[in-house]
Amino acid sequence: MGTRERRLRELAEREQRFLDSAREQISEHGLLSLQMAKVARACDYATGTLYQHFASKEDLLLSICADQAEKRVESMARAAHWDAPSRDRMIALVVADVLFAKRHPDHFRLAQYVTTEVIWRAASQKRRDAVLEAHGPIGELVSQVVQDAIDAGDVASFKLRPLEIAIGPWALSEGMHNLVHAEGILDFYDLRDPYRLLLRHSHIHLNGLHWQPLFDPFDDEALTAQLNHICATLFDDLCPEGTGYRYCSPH
Amino acid sequence: MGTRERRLRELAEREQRFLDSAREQISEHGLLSLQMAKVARACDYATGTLYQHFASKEDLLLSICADQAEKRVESMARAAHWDAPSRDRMIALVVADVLFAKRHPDHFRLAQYVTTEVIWRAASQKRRDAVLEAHGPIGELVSQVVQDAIDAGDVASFKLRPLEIAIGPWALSEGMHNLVHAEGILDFYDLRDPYRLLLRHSHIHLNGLHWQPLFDPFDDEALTAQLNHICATLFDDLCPEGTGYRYCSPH
DNA sequence: ATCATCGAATGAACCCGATTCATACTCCGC
DNA sequence: GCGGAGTATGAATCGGGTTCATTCGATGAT
Repeated sequence: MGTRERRLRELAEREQRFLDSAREQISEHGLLSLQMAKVARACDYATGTLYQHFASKEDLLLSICADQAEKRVESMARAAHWDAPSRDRMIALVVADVLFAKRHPDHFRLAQYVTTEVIWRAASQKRRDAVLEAHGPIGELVSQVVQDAIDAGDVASFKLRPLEIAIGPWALSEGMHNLVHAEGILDFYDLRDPYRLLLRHSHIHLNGLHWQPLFDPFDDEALTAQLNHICATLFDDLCPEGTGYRYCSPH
Repeated sequence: MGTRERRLRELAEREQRFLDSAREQISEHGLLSLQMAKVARACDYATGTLYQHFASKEDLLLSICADQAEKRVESMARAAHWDAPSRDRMIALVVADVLFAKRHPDHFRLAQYVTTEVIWRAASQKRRDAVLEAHGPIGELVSQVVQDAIDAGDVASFKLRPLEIAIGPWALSEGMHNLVHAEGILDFYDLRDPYRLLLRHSHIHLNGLHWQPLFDPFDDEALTAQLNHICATLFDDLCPEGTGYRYCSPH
C-alpha cells in the first residue's frame, strides 16, 4: 500500500511548509503579529487546515522551537564528540552555540518567549516536558565533556556532579544570549562583538576551574587563532562567509 | 494650593494599588490569566479607569517591571558601596541578586516575558527606554567594582573596559536566573540549591580573572561562612528567616 | 462506471478579552 | 448655586484564536 506512505509524506511536507512559513513571518514582522490565519493563507490553505496539524498557536510555536533545538543540539554534539583535548571540546561547545546564535538570531528570542509562556500556563504538561526534553541533550553533552576532563585529570577533581560544574558555562552562555537578544543591554552600553566576549569569558571561567590554560584569554590573536581552528575543523558548513577568519562580528 | 498636591498624591496611590493588585494576581494565577478588567475590579474600579493610568496592558506590565527593578538596584547599590575589599563586594553583588531572586521569585519571569514582548513590538519607545534605563545602574555598579579592583591591583590589569569584564559575572547571573525560573531545567536535572551553584560559579569565575582567591570555592563551609557574613552585614532586612545561616535553600 | 467511505479542507460563526468612548458624576473655586 | 476640570463608568467595538457542520475529492470495492 503505497498510498498510506504517500499520505504521511505529504502530511509531513505540509507541516514543514507551515513551520517554515510561520518562522518566516516571525522573523519578518515579529512574533506578535503572527496570526494563524495569515500562516494558513500564506500556504494557500484555510485556517482550519492549519489546526489539523497544530492544536493551537502555542503548539505551533513550540514546534518551531523544537525544530530549531534539534539543529542546535546537532552542532553541539559535533563539538562534544570532537577528537581533541577536553579543554578544546569545551570551548568548541561554546563556539557551536555562538555560531548557532549567529545563524538563527531569532531562535533565542522565540525560545525564551515560548518557555516563559508555557511555564506560566503550567497546563499542558506534555508540551512542557517536550521543551525540557529538547534541552536534555545539551546538559548531557556539556556534563559529558566535564566528566571526561575529570577522568583525564585535566581539571581538579571535585565533590560535585559534572552537571553542577557544567551549569556554570551553560548559564554563562544562556545569560549572554539573554543580554544580547532580549534586553538590548549590550547595545545600550555600546558593547561590541558580544560573542567574542562570551568566548573570552568562557576561557576565564574554565581557568577558574583550574583547567590547564591554553593561553591568556585576553590575548586576542591567540583567541582568534583558536576560534578559526575550531571553526575550520568542526563547523565549516556553519561558516559560509569564506575562508580565513570565520568568526566575524555581527556589527 | 493643597488641592493639586492631594490630587497628585491620590493619583500615585491609585496607580500603586493597581500595580500591587496586578502583581498579586500574576503571582497567584500566572501572567497569562491576568486580565485588565480583573485588575480594575479587584481595586473596585471600572475598566476604563485603569486605562487612565496605563495606556495598555503592555504598559502596565512594563510599569511593574520598572517598579521592581528599582528595588533590585537598591540592594545591589548597597553591595557595590560596601566598605570592603573588591572581591567581597563582587560576591556581595551576586548575593544581592540571589536574595532579590528569592524575595521576588516572579520578577525574572515577568521581566523576561516583558522584554521579549516589547522588543518584538518595538512600539512604546518611552516605556522601553524606561526598562533599559532601569538596567543602567546594574551595569554601572558592577563595572565600578571591577574598576576599583583594577585600581587596587586585585586583578590583572586588562586591555578591556570594566564593563567588558563585568559582563561575564552579569551574564552568569542572568543565565542562572533563566535556567532556574524560565526553563525548569534545574528541576529537570534534579540540581538542588541553584543559588548556591550560582555563588559557587561566581567564585570560580573570579578565580579565572586571577582575582586573589579567598578560599576554595568548593569548600562548602567556607562558602557558607562568607555568605552568612555578607547577609548579616549588608542584607539583614532581606533575610527575615532569623539569625544563623541566612542563606537557605528554596528546596 | 458507479457508489460508499473516509480523511482532508473550508470558512463562517463563536468566544474571549483588550481597548474605546459617549455619558455621568464629583469636587472645587467663585 | 454654577461652570468646568478632572474622574469614573461599562456597554459597545474590534481583533484574532478556535470550533464545527459541511463540502470536497481520492480511493478502492462492486
